[in-house]
Amino acid sequence: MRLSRYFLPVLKEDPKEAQIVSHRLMLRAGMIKQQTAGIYSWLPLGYRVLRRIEQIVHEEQERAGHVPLLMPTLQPADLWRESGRYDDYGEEMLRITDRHKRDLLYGPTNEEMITDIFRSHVNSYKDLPLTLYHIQWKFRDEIRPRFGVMRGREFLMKDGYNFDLTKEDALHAYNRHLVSYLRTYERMGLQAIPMRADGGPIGGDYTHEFLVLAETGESEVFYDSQITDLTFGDRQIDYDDHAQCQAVLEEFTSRYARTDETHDEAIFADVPEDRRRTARGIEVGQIFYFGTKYSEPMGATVVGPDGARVPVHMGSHGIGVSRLLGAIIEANHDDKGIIWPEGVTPFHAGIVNLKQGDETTDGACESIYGEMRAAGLEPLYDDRNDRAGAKFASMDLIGLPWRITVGPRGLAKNIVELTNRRSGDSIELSPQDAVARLVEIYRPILQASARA
RNA sequence: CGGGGCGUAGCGCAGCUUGGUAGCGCGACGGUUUUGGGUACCGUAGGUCGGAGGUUCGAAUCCUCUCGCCCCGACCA
Repeated sequence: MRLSRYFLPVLKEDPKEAQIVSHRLMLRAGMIKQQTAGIYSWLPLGYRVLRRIEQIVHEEQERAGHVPLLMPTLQPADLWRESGRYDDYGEEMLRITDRHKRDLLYGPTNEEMITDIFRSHVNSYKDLPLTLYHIQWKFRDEIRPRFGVMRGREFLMKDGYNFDLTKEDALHAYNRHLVSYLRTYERMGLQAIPMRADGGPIGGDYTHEFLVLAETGESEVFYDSQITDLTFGDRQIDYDDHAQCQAVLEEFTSRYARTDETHDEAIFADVPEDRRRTARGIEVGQIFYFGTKYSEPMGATVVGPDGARVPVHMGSHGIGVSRLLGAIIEANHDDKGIIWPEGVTPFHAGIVNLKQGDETTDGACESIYGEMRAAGLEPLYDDRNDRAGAKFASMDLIGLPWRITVGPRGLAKNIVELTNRRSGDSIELSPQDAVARLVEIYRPILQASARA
């Protein structure tokens, strides 16, 4: 993308309404525009990151054998009357009446609807196990939306639902989700710690929340410092293997890690003192097993091997896709701006032309741009007729992990600069080597997508 | 919903106390400058002062009502 043809409305000054760093940076980097309290337009740069995150979630879901579909944002009230939640959900549910005076609602979640789909089409245990998911906009009429996309009223969420014949199978689905979530967050450059959580209105005895540690997090968390040493890494998992998934769950949940909702000082006290940590965290996902809570009242049953019809065991699993943008920025920024992890960056590298209009420099930038694209990378070429300082400042603000700086002085020696946004370190190398270097850097990222 | 605060040009703000018909910085646009970390200079455009009503010869300024936004709290992916 050439910046002169893009739409990147960066702000030089901080919008006064934005108090936390991710919100401020998203506004300044021209990623979002607020339309009303808790509701945002996604401008091109923000939309790119949103799509990358969505893509990673899809890839990891499908890798785990889960099946994508898409349910609507508006739902009929009757489905919710069946489960009893139409009355239970309260003010947070946005209710709408159409021209025929029928009651509708803007879906805050989809347990009822997915259960309806399931019961309409699945009748036999032979069709199980089944996990369906979608990534769709949700609406929850928060009392007080805040922190930009971290607590919006309209937000993009991946929500998935598993259907199993037995509790044991459903708990395997639970474990499988835990594993796939660990992979998902790691690909985004995040460490999200599974913590024992509270069921809340969705209910259920088995539930973990995934939290990203950040000073601005809304939850207080307590954990054993050993847990932050764990990484999922590149290990290969057979998602159908109950024992393998169970082992991962045990590995990642055996140490103390709880939010303030479930925190227990007595148990926490058993953790060696030098490993006890108190911090704040941002919730970026949650998994539940809730048995037959919805299948029973809504009649989602299958005929089992013995010929008897039984309600299915279910669980649900969510990832706050739009919230992740905020969480990633909270965890990856400095005083100059955002620092995107390579897995989610909107562009792989920026090209800064220090002397726009100079024939040699323009030509060198164009060929680097072309070579990167030919290699499957997406560069953002700052070809505006601006001062170098302005270009650097913009690049730092929008946070591309790598920058190639091209100027006449360097080109005279066949040199460009390749700069790492996070460390600030620069190396000098030929234009061809700079591109080759970037191809190497991004190889594992692109391969992770390709393998899925 | 309780408490606090704010709405004046695209963004950040001043002006309001003590009414006299709107200003600064940045940005935008047109030039000059040809630039290695938000350059300098010249010029231009842009505002029903959130909205409605009232007081007054006259309201951004005073009064009443209203809408919106932000922050703290209870609640939540």
